[in-house]
Amino acid sequence: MSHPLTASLNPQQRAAVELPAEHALILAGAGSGKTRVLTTRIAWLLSTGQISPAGLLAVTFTNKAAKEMLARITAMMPLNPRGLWVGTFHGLCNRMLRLHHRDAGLPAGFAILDSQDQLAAIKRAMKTLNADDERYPPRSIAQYINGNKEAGIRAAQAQAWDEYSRTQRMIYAEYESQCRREGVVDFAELLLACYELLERNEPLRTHYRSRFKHILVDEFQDTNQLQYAWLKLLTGPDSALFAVGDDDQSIYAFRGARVGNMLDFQKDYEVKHVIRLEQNYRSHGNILNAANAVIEHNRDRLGKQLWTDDDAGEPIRLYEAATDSEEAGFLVDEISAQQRDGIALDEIAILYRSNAQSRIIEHALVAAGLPYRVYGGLRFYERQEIKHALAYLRLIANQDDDNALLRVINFPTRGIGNRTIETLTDTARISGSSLWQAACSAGSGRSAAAVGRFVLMIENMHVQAQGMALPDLINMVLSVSGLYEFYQNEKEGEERLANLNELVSAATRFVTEDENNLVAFLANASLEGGEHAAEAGEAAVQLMTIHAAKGLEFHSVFLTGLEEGLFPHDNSLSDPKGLEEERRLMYVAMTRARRRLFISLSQSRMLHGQMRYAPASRFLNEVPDTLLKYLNRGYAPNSFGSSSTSSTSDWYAPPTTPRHLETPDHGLAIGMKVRHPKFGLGVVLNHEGGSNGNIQVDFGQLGTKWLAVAYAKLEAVKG
DNA sequence: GACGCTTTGTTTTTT
DNA sequence: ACAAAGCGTC
Repeated sequence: MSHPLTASLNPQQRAAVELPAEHALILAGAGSGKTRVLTTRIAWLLSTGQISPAGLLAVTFTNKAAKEMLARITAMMPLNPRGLWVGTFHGLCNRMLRLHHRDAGLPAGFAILDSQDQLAAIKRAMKTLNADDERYPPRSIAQYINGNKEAGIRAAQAQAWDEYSRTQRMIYAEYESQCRREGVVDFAELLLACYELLERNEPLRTHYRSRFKHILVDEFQDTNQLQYAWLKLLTGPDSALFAVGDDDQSIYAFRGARVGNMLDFQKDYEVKHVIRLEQNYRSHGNILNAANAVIEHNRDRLGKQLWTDDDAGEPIRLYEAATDSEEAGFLVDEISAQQRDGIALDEIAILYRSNAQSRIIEHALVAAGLPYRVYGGLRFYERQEIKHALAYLRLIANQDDDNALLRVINFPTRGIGNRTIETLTDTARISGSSLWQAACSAGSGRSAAAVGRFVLMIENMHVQAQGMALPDLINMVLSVSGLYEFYQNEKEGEERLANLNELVSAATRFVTEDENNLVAFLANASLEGGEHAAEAGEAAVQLMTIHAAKGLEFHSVFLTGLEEGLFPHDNSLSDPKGLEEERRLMYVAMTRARRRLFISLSQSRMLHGQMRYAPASRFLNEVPDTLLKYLNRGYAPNSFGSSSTSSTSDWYAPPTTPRHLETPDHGLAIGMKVRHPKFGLGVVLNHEGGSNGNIQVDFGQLGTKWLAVAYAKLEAVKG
């Protein structure tokens, strides 16, 4: 007899949901109902009375996933979501550290540094030490610090063998004490501080270990070393750790994710229950077979083979363009055709390997009047004007936050220049105090008067803020600081003003949903980046990197830029593990498509201001030819795969305009013989853009070249 | 202290 | 190509 919650699940899914309270690893392939299993398990545990809501801890990687999980659980049963320990690693650690800030040795209102803030803080620490920022680029120092923290290593324990590593360690130590002095923590610190709190404080650890009877982890393949260690610390002798993941979708190794945690977990806990979810409910057979064929080229796998009951569906369509703009043109034509077929635009996604590729696609979409939305890029809380506003708010909450003070002490400008700031920094350094304290005791003089006015302004804000509602407080800060005025007078300031008003709205929402608490609002801003501020609105084509597409699905997916050097990316090839990660990325990209998958590539591409020519991606060779339909022949013969025998059925008509077949205004048509002053005789293979555009010529022994028609001085040759 | 010019570095990114 | 950040001048 099956429980009503699990009645509609397949046998593997049901088995996973109804597992006894023991450690389990669920290997859940793409589109196999992973989130459903996780949330149903939670609902099942609660509804069968096996645990109370307080005994549950569920952790995910992103805020979006956490929200989705909460929404699904509360849809299945009435619960107060606030009492639940469901959230991201960072969110839960933040919560625990705030509850026990005294034990953790942190001030009650500790601020959270985002990556930008962290970099600025590192630069300051390096200045204090007079460290050479050319030999020690702040970015690499950030990597060093975060890498160490993720391995649980403090500056005092860091190994150093030579002068270089000793300096790195020294900077790390300085940064550590600077953060402690200012009462701020970075992202990695949230996890490490929480880990250390539990490790050091035995009563607290025992409390949580016996409290959380069931710990469930989503996207386990994305956890790093420290996150796994944190989970181990929280899992008591009577607790069950339920981990869901897919090693084939591990695409974040480059930032510390450790797929090896899945194997370690099996070993460390002698996991008896390993369940594979291999039935895919998302994609048509051809898409799935193609994705399987690609991922099989990876050696480092736990092993899993997705299958579907669905029919084969359409073949995967392949388009090879001569230029990136032609590729964009293909996307526009094809998407327009699908729109005419009645496919909703937000069910169509254009995916790319790197953000730089979006620009030219956006151009084409704008020109065609197709609405689109780009994901990624600059987030709401990362915008300059928002960071400025938040810095004032942080100063109200904690005057010792030097990062915040430096950001706004002279913005808008109020006569406090670098010289004055250096004096303040020196004073602070000598007395071991914060910049704020140094500013309060600034002597006399013209610049000191300006500093005095700044101190007075912040103190005023601080006094006024007491008992004020958050949105009013923010409005007050924006006026008193002069930020409103500054952006009103700025020529292109309208959007920034709108964003500042959006910040007030965000605070209004926050107050109704959560609480009227400045510190909580600031923590939320650091942790959430402000994705929710992204406007919904009309249906639009979805543009994003493949990384951003993980976890999503679309009716039609356009996978672009399948060229060597771009995808797989050059920088990943030096390391054999890098190529496998790129291949997993390819796997993730393909499995986003439910019904239609298009793959495109271009022979040439504008990159860093230079035209780059690249052969087709090796991944294309890994897709069985039988699953492919070539929309056009590659211009360069055998540029990839074995030459295809594409089907001649006419169920599909390529919608592209035959622009490369028309005789252009310069009179050099494809197939014509031409003479170049330097390269000699050649044959025109392709061209784009007419007289002001480019032309591709095969010069035989000298190779095939793209030339600017206007400068190449090509001469047509008879015969 | 503010402004404009040169230099530089551009995979992926959540928290 | 392009943006941000650093540098030198007024």
